Formats: sequence, C-alpha cells, structure tokens
Amino acid sequence: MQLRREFFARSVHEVAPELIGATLLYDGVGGVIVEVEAYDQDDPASHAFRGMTPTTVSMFGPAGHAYVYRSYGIHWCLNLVCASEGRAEAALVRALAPTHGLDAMRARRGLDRERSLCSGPGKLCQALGITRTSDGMALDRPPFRLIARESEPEIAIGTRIGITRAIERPWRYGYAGSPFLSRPFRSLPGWG
DNA sequence: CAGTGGATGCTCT
DNA sequence: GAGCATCCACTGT
Repeated sequence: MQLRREFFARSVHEVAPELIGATLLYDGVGGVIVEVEAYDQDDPASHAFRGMTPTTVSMFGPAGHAYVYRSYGIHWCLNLVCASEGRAEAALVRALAPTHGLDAMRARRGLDRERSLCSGPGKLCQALGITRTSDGMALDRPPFRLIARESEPEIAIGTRIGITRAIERPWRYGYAGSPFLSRPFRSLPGWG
C-alpha cells in the first residue's frame, strides 16, 4: 500500500512514529525505515525555526514531498515533509534496514558491511543516490516509493542525535531492537 | 570499545 | 568567522 500525500498532511509528531516499519525506495533501492526524528517549526533545532530561506523552501510544504539538505558540507540528508502548507514540519530519515538493491548500495558506499550501509542519515542518502536534485520531489511518484507497514512494530523513543539546541525533546523514534540503527536506544523503550 | 579531530560547503552573524 | 539534523580514520585503553 502506497503512502499517499494525505498520510503526511498531519502533525509530524503523529506521522514520525508511524513511519517506523514503512519501506522507502529510491529508484528501486532502499529498505525498511528503522529510525526517524521529528522537527517542527517551533523547534530551535529545526532548519525552519528562523523562517524560510532559499535552501529550506521545500520544508515549508507541501506535505508529502522530500526536503534534502547538505550536512557538514559533505553529506546529504533526507526529510519527509509533513503538515500542511505554511507550516514547516518534517521527519528526518536516519536509518534503514536494507532490503532492495544491496549491490547498488554497496557499490555507492564502497565495500561495506550490510549493517553499515544505511545506518545514518548521510549514509542512507549515499546508498540510495539521493542528492540535492531529489529536493522537493513528490514522495508518491517515481523515483520515490513509500510502502506502508503491514504490522505495527514496537517503537523505541529517545532524544535526537547531533543537535545542540532542544536536546531534551524525545522526538527520536526507532524500530525496537533493530541492528540497523545509527545508534542504539537507551535501555527500555519510552525514554532515551 | 570510547574519545578525538579533520574534511568540507553553505548560512547566518 | 562561527556553527552546523555527519562520517570516518585514528588514537588509546
């Protein structure tokens, strides 16, 4: 079942945990989403916090599209834009369990262990071939494909990684027990 | 394993 | 000029 635009036209705080277990493909390459983080407009850690700039336009909508940004001058990171136009909310995809196109991923990443192919936001964009040209693309049309999960996994919750502001907000969601996370969640699901 | 530092490009002050 | 929603290689236990 394809995830349609309506799925994303809600609060990122509802959408983000529901993305865990969905399958993300780009040109047929990808896997199961096992880790995401939520960012909203009133969030000092969000790119949208200071208002729209030329590089953050796609984060301001419409929902159901990609927001891709360059990180630390080197990496690309993929967000799935949520909420409705005018509001800027997005889920950062931080890790996948690789299922489709393993050879293509290994070729792009170099000879890498399966566990390391997509275990980080920069890694998965490299593995899937996502760059600035993917920014603003609709998520329900090629080359993107998003398939809804068929059952609800156990969700781990924790604090977000790599930020310096609003570090206490528990807006990181993971597939509990997955070996493909960018970093483990702390002990029991519920806090991190 | 844990901790550190460099690469690198763009935005904002 | 500072600061990043990162990753990797390298060090030291």
